[in-house]
Amino acid sequence: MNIGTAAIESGVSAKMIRHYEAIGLLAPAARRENSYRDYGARDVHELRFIGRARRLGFSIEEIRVLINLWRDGKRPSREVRRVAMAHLQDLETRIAEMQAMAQTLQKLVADCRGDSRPDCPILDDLGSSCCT
Amino acid sequence: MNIGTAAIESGVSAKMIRHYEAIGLLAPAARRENSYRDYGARDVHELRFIGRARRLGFSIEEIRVLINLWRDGKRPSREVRRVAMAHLQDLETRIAEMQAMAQTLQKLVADCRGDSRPDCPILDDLGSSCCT
DNA sequence: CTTGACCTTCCAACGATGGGAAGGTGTATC
DNA sequence: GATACACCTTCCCATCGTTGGAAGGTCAAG
Repeated sequence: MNIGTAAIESGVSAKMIRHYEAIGLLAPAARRENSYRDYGARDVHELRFIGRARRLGFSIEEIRVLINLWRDGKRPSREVRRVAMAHLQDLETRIAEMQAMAQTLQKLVADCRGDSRPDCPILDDLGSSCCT
Repeated sequence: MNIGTAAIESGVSAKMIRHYEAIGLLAPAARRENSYRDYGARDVHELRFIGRARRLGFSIEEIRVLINLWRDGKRPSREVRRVAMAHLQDLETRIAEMQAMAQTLQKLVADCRGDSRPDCPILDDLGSSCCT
């Protein structure tokens, strides 16, 4: 299977497949006589793994850990759980921060008449000399 | 006022102040005979504006728009409101996506015993051949 | 044989920030 | 005055994940 087909099958772009290989996340693909990369079902499965993990917001380094645990059929599930929980915690912190931002913005937008007059609480607040 | 002092006063690092100048977000600062940049209260105020907007998650390009509106005392508040609302919408979309991720992860973590046995629903799910 | 779709490698960019080198300047202390 | 140290200047590089493109090789259909 060529890289393009593998990309379609796995949902990971050809560009990224090469990139993942370059940074050592994937083992170098087998090559044909063309020097074209050659992929099989196993590779596609692994790519799909990476794709799903990326879509869940795992970083490349987190995936590097996960994929090694995945390849090792005997790993204790404790470790996998630890990685997932750490990522979950990260995620929840970031969500809370973004919610705080959104709340502030909502308040500002609600206070702004949004008409043709120049008075605008949004800019007043952004420009306020107050802390942080 | 030197750039370092302006950085402390505004909460924007000296590195970033130079960067904002380089990309044209800020007008080139006045220079002394030293060729040191020289800042006044107005500049600090503007920097504080940028800092607050960054902390609210506005992108540089959004800030470029906002700061022009801010400098223009006669701008209609409608435009400011539009920028803020667009950003708010973005933010809320991203929050929803991250919440979906977190929910999926929570389910996976809850299903995983996290003991020394290799069975792990998290990896099973990541590796599953199912869609997307 | 030509055309177009694919593959290869390499280089650069994004957005926002930080690190650091190499060199000039300001000020305080000995 | 000399020395030390803190600050300033410009410049380049790294991050992280991804995308774009150039320049060139290969394959298959018309």
